[in-house]
Amino acid sequence: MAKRRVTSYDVATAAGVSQTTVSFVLNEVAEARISDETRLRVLAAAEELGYVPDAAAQTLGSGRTQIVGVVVTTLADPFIGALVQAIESAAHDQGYVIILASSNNTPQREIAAARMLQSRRVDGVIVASSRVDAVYQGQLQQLSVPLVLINSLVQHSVPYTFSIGVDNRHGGRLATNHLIQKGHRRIAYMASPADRVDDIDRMDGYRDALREAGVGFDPSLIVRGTGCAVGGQQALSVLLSLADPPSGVFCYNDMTAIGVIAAARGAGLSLPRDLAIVGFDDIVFARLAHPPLTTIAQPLAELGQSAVEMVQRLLSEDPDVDMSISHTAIPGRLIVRSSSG
Amino acid sequence: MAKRRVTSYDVATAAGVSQTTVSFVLNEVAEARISDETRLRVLAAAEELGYVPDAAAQTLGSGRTQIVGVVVTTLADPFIGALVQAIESAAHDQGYVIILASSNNTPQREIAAARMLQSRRVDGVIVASSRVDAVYQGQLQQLSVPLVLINSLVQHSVPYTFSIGVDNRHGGRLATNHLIQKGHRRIAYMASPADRVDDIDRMDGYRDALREAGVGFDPSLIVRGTGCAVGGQQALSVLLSLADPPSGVFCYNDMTAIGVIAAARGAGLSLPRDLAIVGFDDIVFARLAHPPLTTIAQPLAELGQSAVEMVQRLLSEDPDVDMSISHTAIPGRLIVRSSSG
DNA sequence: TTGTAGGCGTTATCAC
DNA sequence: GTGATAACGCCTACAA
Repeated sequence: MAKRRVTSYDVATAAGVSQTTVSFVLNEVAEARISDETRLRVLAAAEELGYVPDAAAQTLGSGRTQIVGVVVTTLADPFIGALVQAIESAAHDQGYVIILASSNNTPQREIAAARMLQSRRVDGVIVASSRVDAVYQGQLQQLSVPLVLINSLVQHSVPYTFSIGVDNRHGGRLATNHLIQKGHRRIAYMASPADRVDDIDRMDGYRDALREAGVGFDPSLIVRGTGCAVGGQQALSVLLSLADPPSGVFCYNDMTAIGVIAAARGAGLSLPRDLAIVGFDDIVFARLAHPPLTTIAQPLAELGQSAVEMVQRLLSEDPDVDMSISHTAIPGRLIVRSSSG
Repeated sequence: MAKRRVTSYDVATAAGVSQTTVSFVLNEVAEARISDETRLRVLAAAEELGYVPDAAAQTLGSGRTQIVGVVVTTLADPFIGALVQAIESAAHDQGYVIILASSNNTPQREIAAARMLQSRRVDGVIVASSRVDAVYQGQLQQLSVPLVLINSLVQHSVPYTFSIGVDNRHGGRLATNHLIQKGHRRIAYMASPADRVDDIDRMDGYRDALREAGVGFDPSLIVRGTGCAVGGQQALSVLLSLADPPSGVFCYNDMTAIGVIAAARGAGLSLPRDLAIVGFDDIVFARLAHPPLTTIAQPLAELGQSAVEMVQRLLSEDPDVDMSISHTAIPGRLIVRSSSG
């Protein structure tokens, strides 16, 4: 067990060169024009000895960790799982490794996470799909490393903080438009628990679509869920008790929509005849719901990739990075399935 | 931006002590009996300066990283997401941080992951729910760090490799027994794609239950899915085309079962009257399926916690660790919902 | 109870 | 083209 690690010195000795040269070769330092012959000798020695560089030592020497911290509420949420998968994939392609921290939305864990990330000297932080209040954002910013928020609120534009997200307003319009084109006029919006920006944007898109179609906006058709299935179930009963209930409902997210589907069935409604339903996210189970759920698919791969790229761009001192562009919105795609008619 | 980091030296200076003392205080080294007065002074200085230790430097000095690598196939799988969440939570409680690597079951990514983990000098590796073939296992073992497999096959018992998993055979029995008690006699088992050990164990449990109930085993009632929904859909058609089709089916996992549910509905079956269905895992959507899916819940929290504890125990040179116990099985729980009658 | 000093394995800056 | 050599920030005998 106690076999000593192979160091770059061992490689140097084996190759008959200095440790410095080994470092140059392995890092492909352009300035040091190492001869092909030496290079090959070093590479062969490294290979033979099974040399693997020590990341901690590299960090201490270079100041870079090649780590990005990813903060989420909980991976138990299937959408977040898919998003993190996309981030991990993009990070890997760029030579980064991800450290995961789940906050469960508790201040205590958030503080621990911020401190941990600081201690680890991560090169950047990506916060995925969380509520990020002013306090927490401040904490994260004190890390003074690039901070990229995905689908989260940026309280105010500040240096080194960027946000990326699906175009919520556009998505809300797509969804609502679809219902309108299916002939619906009484269309409800089932919101998320608190006043999240993404929620507000989706509702704005909903209102845009109504307006463009000349459909009047009825505040009683806005109800609030909890962002998960039970919330949808409860909120549906509110809608059904209305004097003039809606024939279609656009839900903040798929989990909510799936709750609505379950509750609607429980209430004896026939779907989509009695109620057309559209969700948001396109989680795995949207397709498997009964009826399969029409929804707005989030561009996961693009979100992950852009987030990682953003971190890198912020990391480079490159002056042509336009620090004034603080938010990027990527359009989602309408996926029509049978829940909407 | 270029404000120099606060180091333990800065703290030492501010507190009027040596750097060593700072280290002793912050690490609560018992041997060095630091006076309360000094300790408080150091802590105050650290607090005031906002000192956060550099993990890389700590690693270089101590040889410990406090990192465990977690290797999964893909987080896009909701079950794996939930499992990783449990691992992260347990790891956090023990002062560990998680580095995530997804392999997508491609050899290329697996190799990259192994190398990355070695470079990062992780204190341990947890492989979650993956196929781990002999080659890959060998690679992971070369890291010569504690390796714990969750719900994965251990090819052969070797030092520093342990495996933890739900008790698949027991689960298979629970599930099948339940169907038997519901009055079913023609019970099918819908297996996973390849011959995974967990799959085999679940089927063994299925056969145990049949035998105990005096129900004959009919090989034609064993069909193979793909581990995901489409596989269940396809495999169901095989069962339905049988001369004497089953009245109940126990599926390798929930995703498969959900596929079966969808397909059964497509085929015009009334559930659970025409077909009783039981899954395995208890993923989020088991409860939301229509009808809600009876299943075997995996003890996620226990699995995660045990895995982390196992890593720690392997890490400690503690001689009373019984290295001969190479596998731990934790029983799952039968969750009865309406898909089974 | 506290301090001194060497070492951990790199990177990076100069010389040669 | 290649090699010394000084950081990097902490840990840990060993001294005092």
